[in-house]
Amino acid sequence: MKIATFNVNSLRVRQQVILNWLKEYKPDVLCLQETKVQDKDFPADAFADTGYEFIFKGQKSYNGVAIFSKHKFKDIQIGFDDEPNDGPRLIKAKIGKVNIVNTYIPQGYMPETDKFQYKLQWFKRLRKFFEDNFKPSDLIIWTGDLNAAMEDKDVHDPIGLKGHVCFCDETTKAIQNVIDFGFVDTFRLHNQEPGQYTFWDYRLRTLSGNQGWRLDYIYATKPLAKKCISCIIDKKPRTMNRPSDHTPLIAEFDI
DNA sequence: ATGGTCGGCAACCGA
Repeated sequence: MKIATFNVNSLRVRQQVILNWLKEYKPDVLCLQETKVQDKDFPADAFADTGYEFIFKGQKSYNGVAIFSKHKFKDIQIGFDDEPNDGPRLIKAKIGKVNIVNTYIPQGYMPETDKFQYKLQWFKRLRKFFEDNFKPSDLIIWTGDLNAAMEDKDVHDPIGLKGHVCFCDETTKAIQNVIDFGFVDTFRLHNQEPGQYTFWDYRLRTLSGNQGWRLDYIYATKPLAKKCISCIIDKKPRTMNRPSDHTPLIAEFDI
């Protein structure tokens, strides 16, 4: 089973990119974030003949999540249990034996703002969501754009970026609390090299070099991580007629 | 060089 995640930064602009990508990589499941399309405007016709089913939740202008799957969806849920209308940032479904939780975590804007507190709270709520709905022994994928790098080797400038809302102790701690539910970072399971990024800020494109961040993840609970054969970052991030600033991440499981 | 660019959507916000 092949599972992928991709922050598309507008599903409609990246529609052809997604279609091509599905054909080339043929994942069983593709999780998307920042679709930026309201449900009534979702281009369902364009994806009708792909062999994929899809579920989605969007809003005007911002956020939005979707899952494409070759297999049937079960147990679909949008948003947290307590606040199902709290922005389209979480979509969950069971696909085969695997529970897929696709999240677009709030970016946080700046330290010491309400938006940053909202981000930290979001991780707390996510931990509770896992506790309320699952056991660590279940087969769960937690994936998406976490808007956070965990270690120095996950960013291009660990000294300069220290304290950024996506690279600071408070954020790392908040994520670690979710990980402690029982998750394994499948990318790091197979690759320890520094400089492996999934995001490049296009505002810095005029500057040279690999100025990236590792912000996108595929976490698996331990029984599932044991079956993880590979996890790779799309090696063709600049050649797909984007610009999207994120690139896909793909994990394969022997199930 | 203390800037820069996208996308949505219709003036700015968010990243």
